[in-house]
Amino acid sequence: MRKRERELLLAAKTLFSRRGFYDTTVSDIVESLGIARGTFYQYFKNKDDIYRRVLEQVVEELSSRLKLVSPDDPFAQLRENLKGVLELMVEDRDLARLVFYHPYKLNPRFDAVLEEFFLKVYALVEHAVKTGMEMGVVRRCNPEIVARAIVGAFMEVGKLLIEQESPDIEGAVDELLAIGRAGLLEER
Amino acid sequence: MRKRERELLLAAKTLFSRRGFYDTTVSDIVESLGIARGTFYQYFKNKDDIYRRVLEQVVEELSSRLKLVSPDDPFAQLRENLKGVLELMVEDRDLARLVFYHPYKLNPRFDAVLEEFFLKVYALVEHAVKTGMEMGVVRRCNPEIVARAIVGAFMEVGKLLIEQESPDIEGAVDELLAIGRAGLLEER
Amino acid sequence: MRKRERELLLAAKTLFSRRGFYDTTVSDIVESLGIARGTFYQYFKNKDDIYRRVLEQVVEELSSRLKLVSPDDPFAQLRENLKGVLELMVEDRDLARLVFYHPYKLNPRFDAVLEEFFLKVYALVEHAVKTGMEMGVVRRCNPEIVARAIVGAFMEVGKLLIEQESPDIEGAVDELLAIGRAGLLEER
Amino acid sequence: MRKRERELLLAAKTLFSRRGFYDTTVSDIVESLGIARGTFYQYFKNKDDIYRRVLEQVVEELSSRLKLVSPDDPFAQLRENLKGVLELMVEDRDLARLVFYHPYKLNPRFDAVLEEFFLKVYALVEHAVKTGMEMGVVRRCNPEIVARAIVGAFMEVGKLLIEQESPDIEGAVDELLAIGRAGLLEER
DNA sequence: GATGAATGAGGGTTCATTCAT
DNA sequence: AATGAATGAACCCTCATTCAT
Repeated sequence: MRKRERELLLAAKTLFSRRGFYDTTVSDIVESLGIARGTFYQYFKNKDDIYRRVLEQVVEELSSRLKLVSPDDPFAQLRENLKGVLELMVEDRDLARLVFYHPYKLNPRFDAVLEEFFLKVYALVEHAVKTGMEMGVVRRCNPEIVARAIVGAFMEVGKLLIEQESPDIEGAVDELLAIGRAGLLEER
Repeated sequence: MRKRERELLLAAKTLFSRRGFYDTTVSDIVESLGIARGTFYQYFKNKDDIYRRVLEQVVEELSSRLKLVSPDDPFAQLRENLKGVLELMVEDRDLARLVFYHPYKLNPRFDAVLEEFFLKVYALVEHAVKTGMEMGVVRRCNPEIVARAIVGAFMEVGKLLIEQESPDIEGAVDELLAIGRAGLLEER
Repeated sequence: MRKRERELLLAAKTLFSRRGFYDTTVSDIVESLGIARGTFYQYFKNKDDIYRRVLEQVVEELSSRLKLVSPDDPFAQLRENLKGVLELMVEDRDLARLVFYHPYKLNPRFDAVLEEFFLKVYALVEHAVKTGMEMGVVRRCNPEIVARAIVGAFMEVGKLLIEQESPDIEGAVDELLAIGRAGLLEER
Repeated sequence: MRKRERELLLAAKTLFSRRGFYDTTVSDIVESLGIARGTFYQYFKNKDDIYRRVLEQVVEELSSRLKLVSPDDPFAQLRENLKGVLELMVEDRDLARLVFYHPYKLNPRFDAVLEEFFLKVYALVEHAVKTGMEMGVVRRCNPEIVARAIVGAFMEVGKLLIEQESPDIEGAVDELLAIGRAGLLEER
């Protein structure tokens, strides 16, 4: 990937993340780099193309932080996973905003990339829950619902953190894990 | 509100919910009603206006289903709240899709409406958690994080349910409450 | 067909006929009428569309001047046909130029209309020649070749006439018929 | 003329002949040779330039096949001329297509080359007809009209032949000459 | 000679909005 | 209230051409 291509992808990520797809024009992107409009089309087929490429890159970065939880010390590893992803998001808030606020499902044109990713995440978590049940670690439950609940809780906390100046990632992760461990009620 | 106005709002809700704001044109809306484009502007200042009105209506409907949890039987009432909102969403999936997939934060132009609503919901849940802590029912925790986690879990489960043919709302609500009650681990 | 549509078709015919498809812009067309560019798209799907419509109109006008030669007095009727078409072309030289100089076969996108027309004309003439042979009026020959030769001779003479100030259509027709009647050699 | 220049001219002839001037891009031409876009401009001033050069080359090849009809055996020589040109066209159909379908007169920018050629051909034929009349071989007629008719008949037959798999050039030439000799009517 | 990244003028098209009827 | 023709700003994209290497 050439330098210009990287620059364009980065500029596009920032703009798309802040204004969305439709309120970002190709001119906005090239102007932010001080280059000519035509140059854009040397590297990307069209505006849809670069948006898809940005989302792909986002998914790739996220995936690289996700490691399969091995059975040795599942909780420690889960903790690392959550922490890793949240750290990435807090470091790169543009990326996080795209994941959280991309108008997923509203425009079939771009859904493929993120949809695939989310489905993978759902499946991953669901599989972990099922395995836990089989091992007798996780109580009996509806794994599909529970998986969604876990991902949802995680994502919403992520949204909170990226809005904060100096977010306490460790604290947030611990809080999420604590809910999973023992729920919210006072022990009797 | 006149009949035409209601018709336009309804048509717009359906279309915005399925194609998003930018892929829905004013022509699409009026054509779906078989009326002239000019008529649209008799009832709405512009396209932004009707979108905001649609979101406002959505928020209103949702709010009408949300009741403050009273201290009598908090769990029963929480249950009713969750059930009520999920039922509304499953009945009116266009509404649900707007809440879930509206490109919130990506386009500052329309954020006000939903942002206000979500902040209200976060505050509501946070307040409930705090009250629970004070009453000794809820264990010590970070209420802000926990509130976000609850809302996130709820929303993601909502997304799942509206994709299903005949969703089991009761089951989903119970599952969510069970997590809150006891977490996910097998009791030792 | 509404007034505007007719105006646009006429303006387009003139411009296409003088500059060709690619050197005529949509702006040229609307500016020649003093209307806005957007108006164009109220009446035509796109630039291709209006060009096709212009060609269709041309073909229709030409066809309306072509009458089947009846066996009564074939020569008189043939004469009338030739004269009629040449008169139309001389009256409407824009039309004639489109028929003669349209880049037929070079751009498959617009060929359909004129190709169909030319094939019809070739077939018509070929059929006439065959009938003449069967009736013993026309000498034995290759009707396909002869039909092409006739059409070609006619068209090239047409090109000549539309370049002249006050063309002698009758004379030209007579000349063409004379060749068909007796060839070019001095009688021995 | 350098090798590259010849290659470019040949590639351009093929492409222009099949897609026309505007649907052939400079990129198409250089890509068909696997060379860089910049190289093109080392040999040709611009796109117009190469098109003109292609047409010039076409005209040159055609002219080389045209010999003045000498008075010895005018018919034999006319026959050879017709045959020679048709053979060239059937051998090099790209060349023929450019001559036949070039949007002559629709775009004044490139008219000069072909116009000059056609005028020369018309003049040549017209002169031959006049000479024939003076010699008492050709009957009295309007030489201008007749010249056009001859060229037109010839060209249209040429169009037919280049569309056929294995065209019968001799037969076509004989048919054309027969018309000139005796017209189309059955001898009484 | 050859390259190919960069340019930017120019054209086609969409669509929200206006306004006279 | 309703209409729908007209508008024109805005945007995407193509492609011939240049130029530093």
